[in-house]
Amino acid sequence: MAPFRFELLHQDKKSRARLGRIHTPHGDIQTPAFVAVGTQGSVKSLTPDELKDLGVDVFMVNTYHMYLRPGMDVMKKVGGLHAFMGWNKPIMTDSGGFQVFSLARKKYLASDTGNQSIKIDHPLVKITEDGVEFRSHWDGSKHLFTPKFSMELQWLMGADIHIAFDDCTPYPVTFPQAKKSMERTHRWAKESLKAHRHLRGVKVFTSEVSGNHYQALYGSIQGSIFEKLRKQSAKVISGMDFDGIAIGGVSVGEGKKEMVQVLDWVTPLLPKDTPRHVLGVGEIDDIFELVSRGIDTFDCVQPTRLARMGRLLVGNKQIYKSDKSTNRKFEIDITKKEYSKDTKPIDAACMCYTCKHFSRAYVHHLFRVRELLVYRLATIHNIHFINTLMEDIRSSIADGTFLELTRQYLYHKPRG
RNA sequence: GCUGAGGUGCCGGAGUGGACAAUCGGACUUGUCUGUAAAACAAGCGCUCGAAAGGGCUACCUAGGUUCGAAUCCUAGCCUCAGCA
Repeated sequence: MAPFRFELLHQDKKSRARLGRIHTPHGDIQTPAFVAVGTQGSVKSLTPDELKDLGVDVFMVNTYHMYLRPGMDVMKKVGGLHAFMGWNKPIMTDSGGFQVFSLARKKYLASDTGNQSIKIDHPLVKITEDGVEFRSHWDGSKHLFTPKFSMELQWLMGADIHIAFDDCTPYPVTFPQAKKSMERTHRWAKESLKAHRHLRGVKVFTSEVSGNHYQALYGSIQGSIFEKLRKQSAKVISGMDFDGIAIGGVSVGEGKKEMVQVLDWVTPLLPKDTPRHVLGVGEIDDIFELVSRGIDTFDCVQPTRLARMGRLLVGNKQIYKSDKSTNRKFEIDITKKEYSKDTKPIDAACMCYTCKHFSRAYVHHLFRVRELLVYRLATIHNIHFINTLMEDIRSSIADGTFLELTRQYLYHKPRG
């Protein structure tokens, strides 16, 4: 199979935006690309065929979640994620590092039996220098994740792109805390790399799992909102032998200005021939910020999660002034009463399945009565919307009109 | 017609002499969501004054009554449901 390779196709002259292609053993990823999120082995509500039709080249699965359920015995038996999910295109796996952050402050544990909640007194996560002790959100059992262990799990799942186990620094933090977290991430990066190489060398798992394809590893940059730390982290991670670079610890509560600032510090220090991923960012306006700073891929739950909450993406100029439902520029809240008799499609310019066949009134109705179909229709729309935007962005980079597209999108005044 | 049960906020349904503007659901309204414990979560939900703490008013079918005090007890009326005719 083809090895992992990043091909830089075109560098925008007016910005740092770049057009590229990531070659993986399971096919190419056209960049800049939105990476859908399929935490538990599915992009919620959609089939692999639907994802392909929507132009999804790659999506991200979470190691922590897959480790707890279905567990690695199943993974070994079925031969890895590609076979398990029926998806023969590229896959990314997240290391579980984010759960250090996201589970840390949660108080309640969903019980096995359904909708009851069990209150637990102990935190779900405990960080040590060696790794992270998780308590399963399913049954409270303890599990220790180390960089090495995360690498082994990811190797078993056989994704095309792995992420090094990192410590996603919370926000706000003090400088010393952020420094400590960053240093831990660097140490773990080294251990991740070492473990990953070892696994590649011995091919213990690849022989019985998903073939002998090359599995790439991205290192993760931390450093919170501190210039010194971010730059240091960028240099350290870039200096290691990773296949790609991920920027983590952003959009954790710091505000968009700070996030953009971080990217401005970091991206100029990154090697040009290496793909760059931003972990967990992807609101419409963010996308332009990322792309213009030379980010190649980014994953975000926002489009899929919002879809299930009734927030549908829409071109700025199509938002009614009367839609007071949200301050967000590119969303409408289809559950609002004002859409109950609206016979127009969600977005007049959208060519997705949902918009071609159904009115806002129908989608509104399905949300009100909680029909399962609506989660699919909404997710289809949002992913289509964002992937169409990514296509537009890629072609604008190709013909040198990226900045015009940005302006058109971000600064077009809403129709009154 | 007889017998029995009952009428509580938009709906369902607790409460059965003071701690009741009334438990709890649902609906509804608003808000939140960026490497997904998320088809989730949070707040509000009689009217009104207040930034808030808190206050005022009107309320548990209707009309009387008992009581310091009634959604809760008594009387009458109206209505609903179940069984029997």
